[in-house]
Amino acid sequence: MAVRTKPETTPAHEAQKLFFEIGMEQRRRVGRALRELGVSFPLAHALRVIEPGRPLPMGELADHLFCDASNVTGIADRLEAKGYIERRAGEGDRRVKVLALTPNGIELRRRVLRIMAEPPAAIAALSLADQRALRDILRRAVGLQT
Amino acid sequence: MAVRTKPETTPAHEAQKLFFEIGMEQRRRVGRALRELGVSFPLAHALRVIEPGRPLPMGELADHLFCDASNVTGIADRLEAKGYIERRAGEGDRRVKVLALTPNGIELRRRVLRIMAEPPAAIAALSLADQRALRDILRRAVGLQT
DNA sequence: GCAAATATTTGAGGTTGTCAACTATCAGTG
DNA sequence: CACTGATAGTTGACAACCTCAAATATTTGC
Repeated sequence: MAVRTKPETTPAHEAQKLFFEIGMEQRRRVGRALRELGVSFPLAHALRVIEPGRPLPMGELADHLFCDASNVTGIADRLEAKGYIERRAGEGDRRVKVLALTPNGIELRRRVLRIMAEPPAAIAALSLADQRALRDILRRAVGLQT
Repeated sequence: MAVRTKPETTPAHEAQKLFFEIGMEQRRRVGRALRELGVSFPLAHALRVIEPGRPLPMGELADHLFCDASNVTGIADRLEAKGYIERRAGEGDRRVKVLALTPNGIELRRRVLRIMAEPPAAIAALSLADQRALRDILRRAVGLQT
């Protein structure tokens, strides 16, 4: 017999499937574009979080990246080696080191943001009405989860 | 002067921003759930591609994963070591090895699919009308790109 | 002044990924 | 059939990424 509990197929589940598919394609596109810039996902993500003129303590970067502090050491090493950031002494607390974008880092960050802001082809090809409807629905979605 | 070309802010661009945010959250959720199952993203992705009763040549797995063949060797090694797949000789061509799910692998795959099919909280919390509208728009989106 | 907490680093170890070189097999041609 | 060239998978070298545990330096509270 075995009634075989149906694996939940609300519209949200179906949307998730499509969402996932589009996300994978986007991920590949961004990956290719980042590789041309010579940065990986983790480095790009770090650059995204460090704002120009707003040096960020390494611990806070770890929070944003949801990773261990020791991992940030390596990421900062690589970004520093490439000349995109500088380690500076944190003010007040001499334990903390803050990461500050160099001019090159600011420039690269701008390009990274532009790449990641670009919508997937599938979305960009939608009618303007659909784009607007999509935007509004997603706004409501993220609005809900505080 | 420098007119400063505005960074393109169509509704699609704004949607992408929200899309990205939801995607990151989803990624974290799935990551946590997979870790509880003892598999990583790449292993889970491989399991997803290998269908029960349909052994897959390693080369085809490499195609699906968009990675080097030598990488698939390692992934297959780990899946095999954990007892989720078996390497079998391909029929006809003795060069190819096909990867077949074991019973444990089939069971784990089912759980993995269930985890990844689960929509993000933000989407699940939408009204049914919004969920349907979202689904329909995304259907049109993926339909457009061949 | 001293113990406990905090920020970062270091080292060990595992996974993921690429590339180049190697082995085994296949397929086509003379 | 023998030879050449392509193909499937593996191996080894190397780098990035990630976690954990231990170490160092500094701060904070008592």
